Amino acid sequence: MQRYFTITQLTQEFDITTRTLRFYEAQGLVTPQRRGRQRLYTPGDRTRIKLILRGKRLGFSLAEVKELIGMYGSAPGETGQLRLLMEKIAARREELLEKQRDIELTLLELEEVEAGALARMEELSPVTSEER
Amino acid sequence: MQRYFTITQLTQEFDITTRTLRFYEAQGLVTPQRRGRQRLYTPGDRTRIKLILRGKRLGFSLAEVKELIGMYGSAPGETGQLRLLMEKIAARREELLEKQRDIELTLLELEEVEAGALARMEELSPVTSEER
DNA sequence: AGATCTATTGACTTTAACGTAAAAAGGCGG
DNA sequence: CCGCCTTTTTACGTTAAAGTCAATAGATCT
Repeated sequence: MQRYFTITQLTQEFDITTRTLRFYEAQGLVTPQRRGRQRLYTPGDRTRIKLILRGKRLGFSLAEVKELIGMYGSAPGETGQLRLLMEKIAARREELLEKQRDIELTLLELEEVEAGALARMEELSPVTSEER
Repeated sequence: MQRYFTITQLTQEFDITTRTLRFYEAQGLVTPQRRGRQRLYTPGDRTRIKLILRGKRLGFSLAEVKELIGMYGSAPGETGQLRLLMEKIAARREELLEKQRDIELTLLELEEVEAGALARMEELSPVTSEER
C-alpha cells in the first residue's frame, strides 16, 4: 500500500489542477507534508480532498466546507465547545435536509417535463411498438 | 387576488435585493412587464424567481438555472429537439441523484460526529437522568 | 408646485475560486 | 556537469454574482 500521493496523482484522480490543490492548501483546507519543497499527500489528505469536492458539489463555499471538515476531527474537551459543535451540526443538517427537498421537487418537475416530451414524441411518430 | 408584485415586495418575500432581481433580469432569467419604467412581476415571474433561488441553493450557476428553467416552458415541435431535451433531462437527473448521494453521506457523517460529541458530554457531566 | 420618496440606470467595486504566466529551484539521465 | 523536466512561488488576470454609489426620473404627500 502506498504511503504518499504526489500532487499530480491526486489531480489526475480527481480531475482538478495543481493550482486548485495549492489553493486549497493556502486556504488551510489541506496541509500536506513536505519532502524538501515537494508536497506529499497522505491517504488522510486524500480523504479530505474528497470531502472538499463533495462539499463543492453541494454548493457549499470553501469556507463552509472548511467548517464542516473541521467538525470531523474535533472532539473538543469543553462542554461549551461541545454544545457549540452540536448547534453547528444541527444547522448543517437543516441545510442538507432543505437541499434534499429542493432536489425532490426538481426531480419531480423534470419528470413532468419528460412526460410531456414523451407524449409529444408519440404524437409525432406513432406507435412503433416493435422498438424495445 | 393580486395580479402584480412590485420589486420590493418580492425582495422582501425572498430576502434578496433589488440589485439581484435586476441582475437576473439582465441575464434573461425573468422578464417582468413595465408600467412606465416600473417593473411589474406576475405570479409566473414570482414562480420563476423561486425556481432560480432553489437552483442556486443546489449549487447550480445562473447559466445552468437558466437552462433548467428553459426546459419547463418548452414543448419543442421537432423530434430532434425533443430528443435533445430528453438528453438534457437525463443529464440533470444524474447530477441531482449524485447530489442526493452526497447529501446522504454527509448526513451520515454528521451523525457520527454527533454521536461522538454526545458520548463526550456524557463523560463530562454524568447521567442527569431527570432531564427529558 | 415643492418637497420627499422610491425606483431606475449606469458605472464602478468587491469577493470567491481559481487560471495563467514567469522565474527560480530541485531532480535525473547521459 | 549540462540540459531538460517537473515542481514550486509569486504575481497578476479572470469570471460569476452580486454590492455600492451617484445621478436622474417618476410618484406621492401636503
